[in-house]
Amino acid sequence: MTMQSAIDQRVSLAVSTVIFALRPHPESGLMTLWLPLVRRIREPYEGQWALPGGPLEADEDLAASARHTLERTTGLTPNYLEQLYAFGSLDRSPDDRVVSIVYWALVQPDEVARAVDGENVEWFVADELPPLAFDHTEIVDYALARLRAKITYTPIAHGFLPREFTLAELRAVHEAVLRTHLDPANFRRQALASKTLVPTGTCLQGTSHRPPALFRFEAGPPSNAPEERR
Amino acid sequence: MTMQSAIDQRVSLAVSTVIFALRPHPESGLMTLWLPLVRRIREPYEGQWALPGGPLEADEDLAASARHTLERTTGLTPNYLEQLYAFGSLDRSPDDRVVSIVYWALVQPDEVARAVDGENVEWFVADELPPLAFDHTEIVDYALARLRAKITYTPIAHGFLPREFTLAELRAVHEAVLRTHLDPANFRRQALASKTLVPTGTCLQGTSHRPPALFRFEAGPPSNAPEERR
DNA sequence: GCGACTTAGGGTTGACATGACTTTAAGGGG
DNA sequence: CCCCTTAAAGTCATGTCAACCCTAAGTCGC
Repeated sequence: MTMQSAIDQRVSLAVSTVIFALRPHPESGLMTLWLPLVRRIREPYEGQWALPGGPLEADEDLAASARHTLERTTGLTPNYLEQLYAFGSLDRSPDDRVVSIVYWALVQPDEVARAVDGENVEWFVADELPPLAFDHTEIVDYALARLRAKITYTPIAHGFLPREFTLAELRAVHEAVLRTHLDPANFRRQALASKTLVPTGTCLQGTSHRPPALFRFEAGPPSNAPEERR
Repeated sequence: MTMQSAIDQRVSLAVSTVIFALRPHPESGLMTLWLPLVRRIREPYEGQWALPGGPLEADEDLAASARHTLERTTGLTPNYLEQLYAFGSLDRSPDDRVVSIVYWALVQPDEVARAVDGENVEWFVADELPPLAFDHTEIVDYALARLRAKITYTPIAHGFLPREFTLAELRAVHEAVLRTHLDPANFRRQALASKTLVPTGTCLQGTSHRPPALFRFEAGPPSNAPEERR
């Protein structure tokens, strides 16, 4: 009945984040989903790869804690951040009892370019991850499912893109995330029908073809809900 | 970088649940959404209504904790339980820092019949709630939005129904939750198209009209994800 | 300047889902 | 036997969406 501290019973509370970014695959050249992992520097799972995360500080919001830890461990500033799920199984950490509130984030390409691989940070292709510490593999799978589901009915793709972009770039994001081919004409139609795109003039480029139009995302009405879901 | 205890910094972890049930409105007789609230017996917000909840015990799963607290405070056993969101704003509790992992649940009518209003438990119409303690009004609003969204694309309505039911009863659940009128014929079509309903013979009743067929929900393939969302 | 090439962007068609509505089936009561 | 009520099936117009084709607008090579 009491709302008192669970803390006396040795339950610790952590905030972790699954970070997604898009960049070309070094071999195939195809746009691919990548995510950064950090190497654990202590037991348990010392030396293994894991999601960036850390304990929730008493003076931090949940989202603020996610942002803070991200900045500290990977140097990245997310362009989109949303709570994913709270994981609290009894056996997810061998010794302690840890409840992790997990966020997922999208970062723009230029952010990725700045954040080079450090000694304890490395980028991996989302579908070819090494074995991860704790239940982090399951968490990443869940985050991937959420990302793939959500990109089909909300305009989160802008989280991967700079402020201005062409429809071909936007489509490339969808194709990379969903690993499918999308019809350019149909994609254009439904992208424009969503009323969240604003034309920003045409792209003045030097390649040998018709220059595409540029767009920006128009922020819809601000949502008061914690995060919009469906 | 450490996954160590946030507990030393006085962050307590609670698990609360928004419980939904369906029963006829005493005046209009219409099927309505109700939810039970518990009266707070200590500061802060002493005497005010709040969601049932309690601290997370070290030996309990998150969902198990929700179930446990539900049983203890309201005597209810939910027919459906899903994690809603983790609320962790700094100002949601006046004194302490509390992070609440909130679940939402559906209970069957017979369960509601058993759980009478106690001294500290009372049922309210979901759209006419009294002022609630903490940020619980916001939480209920969010849970309501999730319920209304999810009932349109998943067969959670069975959480409100006994094992066997008629299509008219199923439709009544949807109409009560969404507060709309649904065309019986069209509703039947898309309910049967979803392939989750199994006919169980016809209802042998004594009312003066054609007896309706009975159905059961067929459990689809088990989902490995924490909880299916979209 | 002219045709070839490449990508942008618009139009058409057919399959399928949805909403409004009509018709038939099955029971009970006067 | 007629009438009433609800279940359940059928009809039809409309809208949506994927697949496909076609034209527009640039650059490059000659």
